[in-house]
Amino acid sequence: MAASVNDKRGREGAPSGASPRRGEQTRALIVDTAVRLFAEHGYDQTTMRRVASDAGVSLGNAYYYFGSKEHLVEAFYDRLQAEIRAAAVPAIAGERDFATRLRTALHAAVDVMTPYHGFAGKLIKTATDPASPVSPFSEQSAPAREASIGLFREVVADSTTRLDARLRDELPELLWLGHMGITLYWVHDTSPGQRRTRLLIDRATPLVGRLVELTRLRVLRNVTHEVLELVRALRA
Amino acid sequence: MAASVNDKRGREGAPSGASPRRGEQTRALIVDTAVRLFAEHGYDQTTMRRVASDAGVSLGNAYYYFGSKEHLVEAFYDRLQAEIRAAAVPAIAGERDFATRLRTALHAAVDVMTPYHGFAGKLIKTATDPASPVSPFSEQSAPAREASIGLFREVVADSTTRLDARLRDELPELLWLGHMGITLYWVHDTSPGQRRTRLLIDRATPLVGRLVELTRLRVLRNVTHEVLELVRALRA
DNA sequence: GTCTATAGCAAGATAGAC
DNA sequence: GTCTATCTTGCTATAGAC
Repeated sequence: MAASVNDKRGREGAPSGASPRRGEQTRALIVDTAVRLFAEHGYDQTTMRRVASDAGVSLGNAYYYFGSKEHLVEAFYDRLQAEIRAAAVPAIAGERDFATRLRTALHAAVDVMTPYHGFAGKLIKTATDPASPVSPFSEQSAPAREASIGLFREVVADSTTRLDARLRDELPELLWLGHMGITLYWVHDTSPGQRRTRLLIDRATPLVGRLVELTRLRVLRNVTHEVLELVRALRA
Repeated sequence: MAASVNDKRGREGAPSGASPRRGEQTRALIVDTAVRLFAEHGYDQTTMRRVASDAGVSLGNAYYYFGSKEHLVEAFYDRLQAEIRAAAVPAIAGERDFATRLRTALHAAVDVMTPYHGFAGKLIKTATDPASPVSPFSEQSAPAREASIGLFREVVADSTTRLDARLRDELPELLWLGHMGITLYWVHDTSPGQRRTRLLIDRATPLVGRLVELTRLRVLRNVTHEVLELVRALRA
């Protein structure tokens, strides 16, 4: 029909060829399919062939958009981060106590991740490879990492807890590191409903709150600053 | 020749078939070959077909001894642990200061691992998968883990540093966890010769030593014991 | 129990045509 | 951008020799 021909006209300046949107649509379609299959059947069961055929594209086309299966994991990871942020930010909005804000944010993260617990082992396996673009420490995942650290920056920023100025600067990144550790524990947590991870969060966050306050004591101030200096040196 | 027929007679009681040693020899030959190829060409480049042919055995035979490529990694890991212990124990023998013993042991571990830095990324990738038998937290690697914790038990045991009794019990396992963390850092360390990891060890161990002593202060005693209780709760 | 040879599958990845 | 065909490799299976 004539109308459908008109529909294909791009709104952008480039008049040549197909709509510049089509690529993005195909890309999103592949990610959607992959994320669904990851959750339903796990990582190994989700073959690239299956993703492609379920998405209605050829295998080669899937590889045109995602250079490897790991790149699909990367896309999945980005979505997860966004979901965690979307859940955590409103959850801590009313609270002012630092330890409580931290606890709430961490529980929100676990809530979001729970449906993927079975698949998370493979996810983290890919993430730990330094050569992988998905590695949380890699150059390529810097945006996702910064976004994640940003959440902890907010946890710290809006809390009423009094903090040493230098610690306040470094704390978000340290909390993010702690979050990585909790995630690692969660992946290995075989208790029903990952109860142990919940226990860890509930009991560790008040301790972190107390320790952070203790750093203001004279006996601990020196050692605290040395730890912070070391952290800075390791990053440079 | 008649002599060679005689050579085949086993020394053990079982008179049937070939020498009982033969299997172990083949097994060792395959591991030797795999470790060498891992170091020379990395993990992905080292195919099972290549390991088998370089070792002079058939592919089927390699799989007879090692159920999967990951099992080769496991064997490699066991060797590494033994080598680390063999290097660390004599290195700390004369020293009595806790922080110095810890530092020396950690440097010894890095020394042993250095030739494999390029390949370590893949190693740790396999190790992080909770489903893998190579996971340092898995049931199957309990012997290797215990051996590794044992090294830190020795670091603590023969030191003159005065320690809270409860902390003394838990410290070896906590130090082992720290060692896992350092290893993770080392794997991601792209500085020449992994200088940053050396810096981390040199500067973190005195801090650990001071912090351990500080836990004996009255202000910190409570929070210390709560941390230790949490650690126990998470293990149970 | 140890080992070879060989065939073949499944799935990640690539090449080249359209 | 999209497809089909093909390659590679981890892994399995089988049948048989010693």
